[in-house]
Amino acid sequence: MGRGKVELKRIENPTRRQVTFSKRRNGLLKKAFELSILCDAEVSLIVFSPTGKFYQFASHEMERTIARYRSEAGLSGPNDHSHTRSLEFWRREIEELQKTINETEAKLRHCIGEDIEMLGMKELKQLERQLKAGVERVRSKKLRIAAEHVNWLKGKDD
Amino acid sequence: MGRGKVELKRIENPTRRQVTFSKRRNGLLKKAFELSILCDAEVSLIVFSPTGKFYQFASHEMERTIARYRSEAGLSGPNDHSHTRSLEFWRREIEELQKTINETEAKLRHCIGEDIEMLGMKELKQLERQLKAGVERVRSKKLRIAAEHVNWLKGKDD
DNA sequence: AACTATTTATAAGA
DNA sequence: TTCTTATAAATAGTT
Repeated sequence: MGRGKVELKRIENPTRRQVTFSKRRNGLLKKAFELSILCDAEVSLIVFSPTGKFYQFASHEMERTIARYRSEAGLSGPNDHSHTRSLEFWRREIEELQKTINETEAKLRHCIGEDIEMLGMKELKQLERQLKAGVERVRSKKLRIAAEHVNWLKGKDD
Repeated sequence: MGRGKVELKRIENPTRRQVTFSKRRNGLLKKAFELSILCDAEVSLIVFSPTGKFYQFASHEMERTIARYRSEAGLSGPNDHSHTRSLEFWRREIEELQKTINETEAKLRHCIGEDIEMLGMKELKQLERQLKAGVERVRSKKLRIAAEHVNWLKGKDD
């Protein structure tokens, strides 16, 4: 992405290396941030420059992500086990809830006819039936409200 | 970087979010790798997808980088304070998610005409409009599938 | 630090 | 998921 291609090996010229580090570090931090926002992901990034300077990005508490990493990687690490396990427990709870939300949101979009590409004829028929029933109920509720309004007007005249 | 600009906020459509996650995660891992090679940097990247899948890149031993991070950040490790705060954080997180679920489920029930007692005329009209649009889209999708099926039958006879 | 010519990344669509 | 393609973004080399 620039005036020339760059081969994937350590840049020997220290000045160029430093400049490239600075540019790419910013790019990487930005992309880590974007991924966490756009996709609702948990992202932690730690970078040390060759000269020892330190940069980081963490979408959530860094320690939380590290703990989660350890449990995934099957390491207990220098951590308190019960601590790690209770964090695990809550994390799973949250995943469950998030899953429920995603499923419910998908169904909701189907109701307004979005995201129905993957549905087969059977599901489409069922969906159409439900929606029509929904329209009917909404319509009759509207009529009821209108009727009540009319009655109220009549009463007012008496 | 694509057919359209994309605004920096959570992608609501789960399908699109998943696809974007998959692409950007690869991009991020690649860039982390490149930075570590080109600039001789120490880089650790941990990513969890919203569905809990785990990805990582570490130019050096992950634990080594984590230890270095801790000494930089002035933390010796997880202490009781951060522990308590993270539990607190998660409890709130769960409350938020539960609230979202309740709201979304309520909207979904409205779509099948349930639980609409509390809606006013204005909301009812809007709901009816949405549902009718949804029915229309579902209907046209059904027609498209049927047409494809017919074409397939024709092709079969050739 | 800015500026661009190019290369990359990627959003949308198939 | 994978491929393609039009566009947006990142960035290498330059000033």
